[in-house]
Amino acid sequence: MRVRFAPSPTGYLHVGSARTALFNWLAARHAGGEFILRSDDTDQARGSDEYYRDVLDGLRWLGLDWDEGVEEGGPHGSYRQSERLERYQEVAEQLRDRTAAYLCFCSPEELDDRRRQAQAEGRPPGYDGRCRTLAGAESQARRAAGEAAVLRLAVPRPGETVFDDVVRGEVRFGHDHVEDFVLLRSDGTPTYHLASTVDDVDYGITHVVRGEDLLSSTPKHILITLAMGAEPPIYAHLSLLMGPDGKKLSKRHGDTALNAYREGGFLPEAFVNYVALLGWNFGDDETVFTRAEMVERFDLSDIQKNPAVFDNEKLIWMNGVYIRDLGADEFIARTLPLVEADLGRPLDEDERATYRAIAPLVQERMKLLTEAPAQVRFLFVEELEYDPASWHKVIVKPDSRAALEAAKARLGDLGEWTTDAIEQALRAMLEELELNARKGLQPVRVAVTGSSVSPPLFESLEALGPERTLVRLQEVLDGYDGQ
RNA sequence: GCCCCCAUCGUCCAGAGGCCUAGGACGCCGCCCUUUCAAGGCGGAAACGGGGAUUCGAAUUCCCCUGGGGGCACCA
Repeated sequence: MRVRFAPSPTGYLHVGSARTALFNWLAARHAGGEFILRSDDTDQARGSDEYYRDVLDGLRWLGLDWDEGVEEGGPHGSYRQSERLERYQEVAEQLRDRTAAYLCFCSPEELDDRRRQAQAEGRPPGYDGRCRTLAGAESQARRAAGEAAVLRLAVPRPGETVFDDVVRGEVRFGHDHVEDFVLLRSDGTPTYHLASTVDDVDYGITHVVRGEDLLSSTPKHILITLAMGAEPPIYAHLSLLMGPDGKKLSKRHGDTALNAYREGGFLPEAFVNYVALLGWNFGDDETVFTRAEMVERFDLSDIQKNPAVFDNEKLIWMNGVYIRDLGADEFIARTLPLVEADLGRPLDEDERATYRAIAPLVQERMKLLTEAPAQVRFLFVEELEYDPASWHKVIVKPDSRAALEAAKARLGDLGEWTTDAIEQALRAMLEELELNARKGLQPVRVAVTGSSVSPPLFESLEALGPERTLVRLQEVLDGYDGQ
């Protein structure tokens, strides 16, 4: 099996394309075949190097390695269509020689008029084949005279193209609805249909796995393949991804660029796992599984036909699962840079030790890597910023001042600064004041961490150390008098 | 306008004639655990779009309707 992912660098890699790439990759890995990456950049004007890099970065981030193609090389040359123009022209010439294609001199304006008219009359809007009957000699003469022309495929008429789609079953298109489409533009450059098909043939692609938006173009590709004297590949058309409103996933649903997910604190493993579930299932009732398990079970023929809505909530949940599953060192390696970026400075040795100690506790209560900084910020800043809502909810309450005073007294007398000792001291404080944990401990939490949401209190205090803990308690106590 | 595709809880999937009083996951709602937030445990609400047909029997087959999606370029 040889499959390919062939993005055109006209935009950032988005989640829909990422899913197509994943399914191609899974199919190849499952079958022990090759996954090929090609750049469909025939449209020079719209492509850009930035987008091209983004695609490669995205695939690498997801761990979808390719065996052949762009940057990787292989037996077929460049794998960038912009560098294969002569080959497409060569094929085009051959097709014309065999009268499988013909020159068309109709102007864009004429074409437009006729299309409109056809539509108004309820006929298929495709090209009417006017230039198809031009004698070869006349054709040549007009071209020699410098008249602009495109090359069109002579679609067999009457006729019909039937193929067996792996996910959709038998699909048929009557040629009444397949126009004599353009292969070569008047400037001699190939259209997508030509370039893509020639590459698929040249590269020996056996399975074309792509989005459903190309389903109705498939007859064109099959016709070109046949005209080249080659055997068409097997096709598998994936249903499209939808937004929450059931419409095709697009920018108006928020950021659909893959790199937004990377920057948003998602783990590639989680993303891959989640996306694999859109239109496919593991069997059993499992929803979380490893990449190896996925590869082992994946089968194109198990893919579902109906479109799937991309559900951020479930992705976020799954990301939490994967975060909790990370080894301690791995978790630290992935979050430390975020913490440092948040602070705007690197952590020193002691601070790193502190982070290492608290990290397992924050790991349990995160769904996105990007949540880490906020959870540990109180450990590394001099000036604590208090969350206003927490302040009003907790510090302003009647019993809070007494609790803070007592807590400060007890903690100030503490011999050893350990989680256990801190817990004992504070529990004794609760007993003394006859306060429940909520009333007595929350003020301490807010005073010391700045928020009513934090890692576990006693561990947090231990990590923060006695000096800063006492200072913060005192600062809040001072504040009461100021009010 | 024309062609094509699709249709099970709000969402993602399971279900390939009787195993379905339709199963799992996310989310949601309760309860438990608990110093907060999470995590975890237990429980709950929640779906076969409608109508015909075939059959002893249909979520599963067929037809129509409706709804949704995709495509119809010298874009990819």
